[in-house]
Amino acid sequence: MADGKKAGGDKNLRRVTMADLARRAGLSKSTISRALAGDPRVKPETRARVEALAYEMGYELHPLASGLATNRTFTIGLGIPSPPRSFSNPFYLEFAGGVGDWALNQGYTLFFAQNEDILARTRGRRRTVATLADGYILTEPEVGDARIERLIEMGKPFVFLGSVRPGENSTWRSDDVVWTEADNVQGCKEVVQHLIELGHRRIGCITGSERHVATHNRLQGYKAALNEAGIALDHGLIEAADFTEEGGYLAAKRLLERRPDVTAIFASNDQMAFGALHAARERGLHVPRDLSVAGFDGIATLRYSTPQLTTAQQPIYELGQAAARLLIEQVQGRELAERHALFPCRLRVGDTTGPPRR
Amino acid sequence: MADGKKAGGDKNLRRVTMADLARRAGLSKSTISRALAGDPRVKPETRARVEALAYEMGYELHPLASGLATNRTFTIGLGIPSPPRSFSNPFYLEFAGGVGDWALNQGYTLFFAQNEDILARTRGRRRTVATLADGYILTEPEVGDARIERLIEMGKPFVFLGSVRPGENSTWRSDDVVWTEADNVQGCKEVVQHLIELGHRRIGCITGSERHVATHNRLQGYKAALNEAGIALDHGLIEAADFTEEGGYLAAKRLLERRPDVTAIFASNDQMAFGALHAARERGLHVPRDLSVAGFDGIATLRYSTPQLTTAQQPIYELGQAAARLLIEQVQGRELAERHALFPCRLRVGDTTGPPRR
DNA sequence: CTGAAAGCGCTAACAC
DNA sequence: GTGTTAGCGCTTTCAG
Repeated sequence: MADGKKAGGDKNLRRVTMADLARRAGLSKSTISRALAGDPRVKPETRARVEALAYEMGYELHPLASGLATNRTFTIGLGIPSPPRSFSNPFYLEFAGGVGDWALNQGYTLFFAQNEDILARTRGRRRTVATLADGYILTEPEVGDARIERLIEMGKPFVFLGSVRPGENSTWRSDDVVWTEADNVQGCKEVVQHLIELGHRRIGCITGSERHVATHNRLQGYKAALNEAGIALDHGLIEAADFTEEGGYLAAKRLLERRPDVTAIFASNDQMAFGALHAARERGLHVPRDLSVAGFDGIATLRYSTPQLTTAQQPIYELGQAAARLLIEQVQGRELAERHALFPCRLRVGDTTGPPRR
Repeated sequence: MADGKKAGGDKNLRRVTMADLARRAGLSKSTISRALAGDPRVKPETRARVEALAYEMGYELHPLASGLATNRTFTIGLGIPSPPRSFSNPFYLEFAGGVGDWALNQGYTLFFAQNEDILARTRGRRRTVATLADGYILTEPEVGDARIERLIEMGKPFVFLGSVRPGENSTWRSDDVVWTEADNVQGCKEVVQHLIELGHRRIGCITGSERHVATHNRLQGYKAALNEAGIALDHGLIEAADFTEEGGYLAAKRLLERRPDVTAIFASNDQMAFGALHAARERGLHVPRDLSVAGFDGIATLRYSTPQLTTAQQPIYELGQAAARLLIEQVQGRELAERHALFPCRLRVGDTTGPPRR
């Protein structure tokens, strides 16, 4: 009974608890708890006394204990992208910056959780604090995203980065889910329109993976632009990839191999566009003289790059802030004015697009 | 007694607990706990039965409860930069990427905590899970950093990004503290040597804020280079700023105003260098013809920028990984092979430096 | 190999 | 206003 400490970092000082304060103050734990929580029922002078004592004794609220009792942790979880993308991809980090700035500012702690930890049928193994957040921000929505049923079942509020789309047997509708998004259809459409205006007719399209909602929306923008311009859709010009630079590189290579007649490539995100630039260079094609390349996203990494990539700018940081805002409002039980926050994209013409070679 | 739920996200389904499993399995809570934890004392077939049941009933370990009992949370906290810098500054996000990739990969959850939450004399107010991490990674060490005493007192392992330096009445020595760092002195020295080799003699230096250790180390690199080249130190060429782009801009402006004779500016991080480029442009100075500008860090944002900034590249992402590794090893109670991880910087000559105008 | 019981630190009815 | 009493869900001696 000497010093009954557990594992963890404790050296030998026992943590000061409310019981200690109660003893020293000659009050009950409840009163201490109320005083510290600012409960109006406790007499102002008592509260002052307790606060002073707490400070003096170096007392600190134990968040786990408090959380266990109240079922709130004042934390929000941010889902991280799944492979082949990673935590540290530029788009994500910029988004996380917006989320983090907002959340911390509101007194919430932000943590990162693997998507699987949220879905987790953990079989009781594996510990993670992930299930404990007051709410979640999730990225990379998939068609018929299984996380949604799960989250609804958990009863925790959540926000998606990107609009969602139900699958065959989803029990929810897109409108029910709270999300924030830059208008992918409009943005991609503008990029492709820009290529068309330059005179391109055979425009390759590198898409993300089939299962992501964003892939479909971006492809839709591509198709819409062609359609409006009266250009027939040519499926041979569409090449699937995975939103990574490497994937974009490989896709562009395949495309250029198969269809040397393309005069422009629209990659549905900047990283793939960057990969496509590589592929073009490798084939000895000059950009934009021999081939135009355009992307989508407007990631900060490439904002100062040379050559300037033509792209549509998503307000990435603002999306992060909006996601955090929508989530925290829900967590605090406030009624949401709007369940969706849709931002426009802005076409940014750079040096990688020009008229097709004659 | 109908459905005694608390606040939080719970809709109406009660969470499956170990007690539920115990009841259904005809075992005690203790056995369930042991079985799920993989305790060798429990009979293999019992364990299998429990695991199956847990899976079937959708049981999940409650991390707060578990954490409260064991005093370990399997989370690590990452301190965020203090104003005027922010969560979303490029250097930090890239570093966080390295930390996050490593930590998540090791089964740890990463969360962000305001530096104050760690120091926190909270007076018992303000909840945050911050005090609960199994360990911390802290950034922006200051001279005589007060967080260190606090962390030692808490008995939690921690790692600093950047070497530390004790103050007047610090009770610790730099060697006692675990840190990871890119060699600031060497890196900055190389940058300044590069300027000297180009022929510059009056080289301005824009520093970070006085209180940060990094500021001193970088200044030391600057001085060392001058010294070796036999150039007398001119204090009038040194201008203090705060590591932000805005701060760098203002400092460069003041410097150019006061000392129009400078032919080169070494800014002790890239963001300030970027600000200095602005200031130069504003004064109608052509870079590098009229003025050379060099930075330090090698942030990703500027890695593809135009003009290419001359700088020294820190292995930022790797520093993040190293920090996470050093921390997790400590958390797991393993003995550290080395308490410090020092990385070299690599000079990257860009387009912003050239010989001084005659 | 399994169970009983105490306890981690805090909160929330419910009394007085 | 303040105290009493149960928990929150899990882990861990201590028995057997």
